[in-house]
Amino acid sequence: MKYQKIPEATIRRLSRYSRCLEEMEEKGEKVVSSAQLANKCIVNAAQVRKDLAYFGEFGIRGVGYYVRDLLNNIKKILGSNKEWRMALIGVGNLGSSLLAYKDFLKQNYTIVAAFDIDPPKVIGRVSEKLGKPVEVFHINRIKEVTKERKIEIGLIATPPSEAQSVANLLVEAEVRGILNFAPAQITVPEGFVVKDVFFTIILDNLAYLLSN
Amino acid sequence: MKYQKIPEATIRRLSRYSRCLEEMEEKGEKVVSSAQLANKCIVNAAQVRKDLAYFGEFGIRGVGYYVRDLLNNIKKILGSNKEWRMALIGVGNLGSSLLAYKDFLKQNYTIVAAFDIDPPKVIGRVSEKLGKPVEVFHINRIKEVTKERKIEIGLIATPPSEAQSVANLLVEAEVRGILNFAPAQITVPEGFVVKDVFFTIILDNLAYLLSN
DNA sequence: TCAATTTTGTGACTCCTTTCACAAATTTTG
DNA sequence: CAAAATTTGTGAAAGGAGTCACAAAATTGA
Repeated sequence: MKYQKIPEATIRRLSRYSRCLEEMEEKGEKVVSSAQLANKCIVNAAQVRKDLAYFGEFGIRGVGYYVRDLLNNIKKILGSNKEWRMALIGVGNLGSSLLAYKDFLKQNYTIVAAFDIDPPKVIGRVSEKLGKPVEVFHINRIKEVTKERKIEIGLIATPPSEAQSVANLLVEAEVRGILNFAPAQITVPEGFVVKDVFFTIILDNLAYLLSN
Repeated sequence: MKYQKIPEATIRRLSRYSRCLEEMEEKGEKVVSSAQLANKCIVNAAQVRKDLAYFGEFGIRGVGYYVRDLLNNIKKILGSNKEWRMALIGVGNLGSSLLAYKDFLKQNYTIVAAFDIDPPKVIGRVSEKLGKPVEVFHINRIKEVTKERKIEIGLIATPPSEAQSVANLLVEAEVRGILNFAPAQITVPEGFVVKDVFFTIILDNLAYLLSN
């Protein structure tokens, strides 16, 4: 295993493999071949092996991969073997739904604080919907609270016009990872990471495929 | 302009160009060069020209592109110059938030019906949050209602265990486009299109980048 | 024990995407 | 009006990513 730049597509596939392996583990399957895993994830078997080869040798020739073992290794590679503490900024329509979207909570990604320009109004609305409400702070407390609660990822769910200034606040608070749901291009300094979730881009993509 | 397979990345970029051009049009800018547009979208200028070249010649040498003109052309290419009527299936946490997520409504993508296994409970909850509530039907009326309301895209926001059977219903109802928010692999016949929105894959991606 | 079988890990090849570089077309300037 | 400047469109080159094919390693079975 020599150093190489790892394709982003490989990382996305590892995430899929991870999910499939979890299912397999639940079903009590002990061993899996690259062909079986590939089949389940709808990719090429050589692709699975190549993806893994970027990070080491995890299989046994003639046998395959031990499910639990491979899963642990992939989680270690992805960094998904730890709890990630997240902050939500913007508790409007989209924001409050992210709070309510329990799929996050099952995983190792947890929203441990939320911020808004108008927190009191929002607390009521949120706690109404949730068993275990997330505390909503005024936006001007971001730096203080993210430090205190060891927050590493920020979810931007504000209107697009506010996205960049919220990103700036997160940068100032040294929150290095940003997941941006606001349909706006935001920029951050070296060392910070932004991933966008733009529903409209995906819908446009679907529209294109349906029109052709 | 001869026929070629068009990269999916090109389509995604066209969607970004479209957004940028809309902003420019709002600002009253009439003409834009590939370099300016590229700069705004953080891509290479040659990339912009190559992407457009798949579909024709839209610029004027020595001048650039007319903003409105290019925007219209891109929308025509993407199929985003028409209204797309969508159905939401699964009005739980995620689903009701998609209903509330106004960004859809501003655009040419509209949710015109929703479905659930337990519609009455859900209607109350949704209308509470919305000015203009979307009618929620029992899931067994999908075929009838999608036909009646000319629905072309289905949003799956059910628990993962139900995703495939909902997809099957949509296929049966000849809803050719599916946007799948449920973290489950679904398969559809030739001629149908599925796009996945898996938050956990994106988060895993972020986690990886933050860990390395 | 050893041949047959299975399955990984990986070099080589193919295919696809991006970037470069420049001719062609248009506008601007003197 | 002609030379300089601008900017597109595109063939060619470079750079990645995915697939193939096979040697190497392990297991199974006779």
